[in-house]
Amino acid sequence: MEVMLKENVAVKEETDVKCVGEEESGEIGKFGNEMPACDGDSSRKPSPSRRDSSNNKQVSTVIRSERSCMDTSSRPSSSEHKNSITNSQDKQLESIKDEMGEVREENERLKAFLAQMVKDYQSLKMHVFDIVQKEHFKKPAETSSGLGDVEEPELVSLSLGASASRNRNEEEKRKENERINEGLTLGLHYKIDGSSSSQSEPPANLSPDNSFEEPEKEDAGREPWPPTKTIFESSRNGEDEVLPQPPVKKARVSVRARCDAPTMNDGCQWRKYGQKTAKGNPCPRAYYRCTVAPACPVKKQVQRCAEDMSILITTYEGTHNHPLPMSATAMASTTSAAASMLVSGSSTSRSSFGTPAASTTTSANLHSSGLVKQFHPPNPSIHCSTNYHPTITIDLTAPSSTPHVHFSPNTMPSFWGNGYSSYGTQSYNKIHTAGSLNLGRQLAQDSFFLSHLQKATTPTFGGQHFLTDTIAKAIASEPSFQSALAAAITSYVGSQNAQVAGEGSDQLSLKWSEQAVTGGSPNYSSHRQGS
DNA sequence: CGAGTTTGACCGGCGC
DNA sequence: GCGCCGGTCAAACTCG
Repeated sequence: MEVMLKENVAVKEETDVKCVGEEESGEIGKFGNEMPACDGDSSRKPSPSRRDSSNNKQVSTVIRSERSCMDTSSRPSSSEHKNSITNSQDKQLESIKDEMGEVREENERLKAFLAQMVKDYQSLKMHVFDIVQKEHFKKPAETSSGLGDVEEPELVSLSLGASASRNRNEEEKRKENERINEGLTLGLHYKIDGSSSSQSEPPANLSPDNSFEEPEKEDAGREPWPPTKTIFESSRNGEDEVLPQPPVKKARVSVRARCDAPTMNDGCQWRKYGQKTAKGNPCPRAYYRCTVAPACPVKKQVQRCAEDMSILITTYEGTHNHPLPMSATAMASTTSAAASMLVSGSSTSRSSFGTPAASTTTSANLHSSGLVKQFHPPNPSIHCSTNYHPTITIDLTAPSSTPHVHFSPNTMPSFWGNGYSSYGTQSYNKIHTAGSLNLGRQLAQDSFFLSHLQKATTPTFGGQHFLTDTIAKAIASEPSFQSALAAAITSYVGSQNAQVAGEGSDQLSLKWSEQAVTGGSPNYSSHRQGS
């Protein structure tokens, strides 16, 4: 990476030099039309196709000599001689004009190239800075806990959490950047080495598409659904002795949406394993497990909102360890990226060097054009208070397609600023969306979100303006969250459209209703065939 | 008959 | 230590 950065810097410097030359030639261009021709030595004239700075400097040299010729031509002489000179000057003037035009074009091309290079450089710079920061927090953890002695099976993870990124080698990062820049679907095939052994959550292996598996240390014949206690115990291997901090539980992503069906259609197959009436809400809470894969650790809780029974609150926990149906990728990406943000951003110091509360994964395939990538909090050093199940809530219930993003108390990503976590659940941002969103236009969406986020400055209390601005910047710097929002909003808009379409047709309405039922057998069958 | 759902029992964390 | 509560288990039940 350093080599790559140096190369990039070198290219940038070279480009800067070009820019200087271009500026010179640009200034020269101003004089071009006014400049009378002289004894144009074509062999000394700059070739527009040349791109090195020395040639650009040659341009200025030539032009200067031409300007001196202009002074010379102003000397008094005979009329014939003047006419002769005038004709010659006209020809040369046209020639120079043409050259100036070409130089201008070259100038524009180089400017564009420079802009692109600067953009790439900044992106790469941020990436390197992020990695350096992570290394900075990783090293003391390894030295203090002796994690290097722990042997763990080689794991490949799709995790969006910070842990996975630390262990990617530079080549993989470079390739990932290339894939990002090319707008290709991210594979997120991260390879976890032994240093990742302190992962709380099963870092998981990755299948060729988008899945990962439980660590091999798990017994093959273990129960398909190990108790949470087992998960957490295994997840804290070798850490509690070093850091007697409260265990950080899995990050959760809660999605609020208006839905008449028992559950939201997120594309996955779920099996209900329990139901409980929680305190404060007369509506029972249903517990589901993902049944797409036998050992998928993903669970979800479904509960109707006490205030508005039409609102369905679906809380996702864990990450899929299997390929997802296409219909499930959007929501999975949404929840994974959001959970990853929580994990990487709100985790305590201990998680900052090796133990994200939830190893999240993503299909990274938002309908073949998604860009869910590693989420790196700009400021991983900020501590959070004791967190149990940090939760991010994506509110899709607001009218006019205005999803809200909430963070549970003390779970706001650290880079959103200290001191705000005590405000409790609150709508920190308001994202206005267009009537129709298309995941195939991911980049357009991202910029769209950003522009609106940055405009969304409606303070409700002191400091909110700063907070909103910070959030906007944070989201702007995190394509994963942008894509997550895009996926969520797309799902939301899609459902809205489906409902609208259903209003006009009973048949369509029925289809929508069927689609909306995830836990139901009909839907299960269809998804099953799909997967 | 297999898969999913229901539901009471059970467990562990947390607050008092 | 006790009770509350969230979460999970597992036997019984339902359904196709």
